[in-house]
Amino acid sequence: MPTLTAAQRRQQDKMAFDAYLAECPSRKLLDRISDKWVVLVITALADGPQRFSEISRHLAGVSQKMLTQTLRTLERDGLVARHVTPSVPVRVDYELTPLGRSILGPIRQLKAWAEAHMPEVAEAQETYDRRQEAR
Amino acid sequence: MPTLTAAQRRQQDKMAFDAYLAECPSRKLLDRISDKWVVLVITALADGPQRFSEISRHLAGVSQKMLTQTLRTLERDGLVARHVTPSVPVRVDYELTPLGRSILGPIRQLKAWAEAHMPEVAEAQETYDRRQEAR
DNA sequence: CCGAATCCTATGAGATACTG
DNA sequence: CAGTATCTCATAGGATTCGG
Repeated sequence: MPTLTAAQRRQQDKMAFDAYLAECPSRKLLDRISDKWVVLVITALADGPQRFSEISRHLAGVSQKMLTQTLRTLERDGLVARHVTPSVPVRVDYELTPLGRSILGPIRQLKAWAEAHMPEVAEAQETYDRRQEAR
Repeated sequence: MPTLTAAQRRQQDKMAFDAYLAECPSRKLLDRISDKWVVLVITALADGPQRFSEISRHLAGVSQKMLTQTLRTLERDGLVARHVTPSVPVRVDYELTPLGRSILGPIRQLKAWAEAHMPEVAEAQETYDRRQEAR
C-alpha cells in the first residue's frame, strides 16, 4: 500500500537523481548525452527521419563506426527510433522519438552557442597562450 | 576597401562557423563543451566563485587531475577566471566569466534533462535489452 | 592547499576489409 | 546500403608521488 500520493511520488522521482553524485545513473546519462556526435546526430534528425547514409553525409568526417555506435546508444536510450524496410538493398531510417525531441532544445542551444561564440573563444585562447609563453 | 557593410560582415561571421564540418573550429569547441566534467563544473560555479577544493567536493568522484585539466581548458577558452591569493597555503578561486555565464542556460538544461528523464531512459533500456536477448 | 609530473590501463575512435 | 569485425593508434582518466 502506497504511503505517497502519485504527485508526491513524481516529486520524489524528480529529486532522486543528482548528476553531482558519482554513482547516480543520471551522471552516466549526462556523460552519454554530453557527446559531440550525439549533439550532431540529434540536431541533424531534427529536420525529420533520415537514412543512415544521409546522416553520414550530413556530419562530415564521422566514421561509420562512430555513427553506428552513436545511433545504437541513442536507440537503446529511447531517443531515436530505427525503422527497417526489408527491400534489396535494405533501407534504414532513423527518427527522433518524443523523448528525443524533448532534448532537442538544450542540444540545439549548445551547438548554436559553439558556433556563435567561436570568435570570443579564439581570442581568449590567443590571450591565454601569449601570457603563457611570456614565462 | 570593404565590399560588405558591418551588418553583412556580422551576418557572415555568424554563418562562417558550422559544427557539421569536420575542420571547422566550432566542431572542436563543441567537442570541448560537450563534456560531463565541463557541464558539472560550470553548473557548480553558477552559485558564485569557489575554491578548488570546494568544487572538488561538490563533484563527487572527480579526480584532481580531471578537475585541473577541465579548469585549465575552461580558463583558456575564456569561460572561467582564475584568481590566486598568494597566502600560505595559497588560495585559488574560480569563477565564471561573462562568456562562461552565457553558456550557463544550455548547460543547466542539459543537466536538468538528464536528471528529469532518467526514468524514461531506464525503461527504454530495459525494453531494448529484453528485445535483444529474445534473439 | 593547489597543483605539476609520471605511470599505467581502459576506452575512444579511425582505417580497412568483409557480409546480407 | 547498412552494417559487423578487426586491427591499430591516440586519448581519457585514475593512482601515486612530489613541490611551492
